[in-house]
Amino acid sequence: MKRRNTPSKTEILQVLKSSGNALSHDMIQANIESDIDRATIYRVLNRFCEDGKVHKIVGDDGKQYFALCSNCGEEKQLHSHNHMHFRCLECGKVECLERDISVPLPDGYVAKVHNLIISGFCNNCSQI
Amino acid sequence: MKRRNTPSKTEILQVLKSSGNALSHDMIQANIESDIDRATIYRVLNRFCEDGKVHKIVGDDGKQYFALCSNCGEEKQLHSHNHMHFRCLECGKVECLERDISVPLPDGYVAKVHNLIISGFCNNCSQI
DNA sequence: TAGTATATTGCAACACAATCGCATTAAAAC
DNA sequence: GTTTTAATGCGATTGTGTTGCAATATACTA
Repeated sequence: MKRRNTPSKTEILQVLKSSGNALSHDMIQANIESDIDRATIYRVLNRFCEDGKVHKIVGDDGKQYFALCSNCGEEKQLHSHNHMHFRCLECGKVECLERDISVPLPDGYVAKVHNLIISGFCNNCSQI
Repeated sequence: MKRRNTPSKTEILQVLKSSGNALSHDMIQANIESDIDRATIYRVLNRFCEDGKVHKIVGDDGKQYFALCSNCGEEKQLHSHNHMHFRCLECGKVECLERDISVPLPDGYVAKVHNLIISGFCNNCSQI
């Protein structure tokens, strides 16, 4: 199963790149001029995840956000995305925080996926 | 708006207590003998959250889990539930981990809700 | 450059979690 | 017992994400 390049792929990737944040499906759809189907957006994003281009974070709003975070870069190796995320309750922005978190688990526990997200108010929205 | 005691409330609380873990709506419904409506279960749980009896964690499966964790105890004060959670991909168990996590946020950021969850395999399910 | 295999898309339908409106029921207080 | 109104049950609804399938378009081959 070899991947093919399509306008949808490049456009979605472009939106993620220029945003710099983690975006939900509807944020992506809003930032795209052409009209890409919802299912296609999800499929493209999931393929990006499989390929390690992008990582997914599920917010406490239950929505999936996809980010092309700086650390992830281009290497498609199995990088663990164990960093914190922040979601602003005011403006909706979701961003990756730099610091990696290492959590000691009880004996016998094996970590597979980290889903670490704090919600609150970002620097823009916390003033007044 | 004063709260009233109802069979549903006590029964759901009992299930949470005896389980000791964080439970999703369907887990609770499965562990209840009487037949409580789905909407009622959600409403009871959300009321528990408002009252600080219970805290909610959203898993990376997008589902809400409700826990009456040990630290929360009875005091209904605004306790921040900034501890880690673990969800087993095999048996589905979701539990609170003891250690509190303190994450340094960038300047101007205000944290409101922590939603920290790691999924993987628990000690029971990680052995072969 | 034309032809072919198949990855990708669009559309519709679906699955699921969670919420909401509203009439009914039942706590708690008098 | 009566009254007030919080809580429940039912049905419908919202919203997110996925899937089946036919149509399309990409990349590869001759």
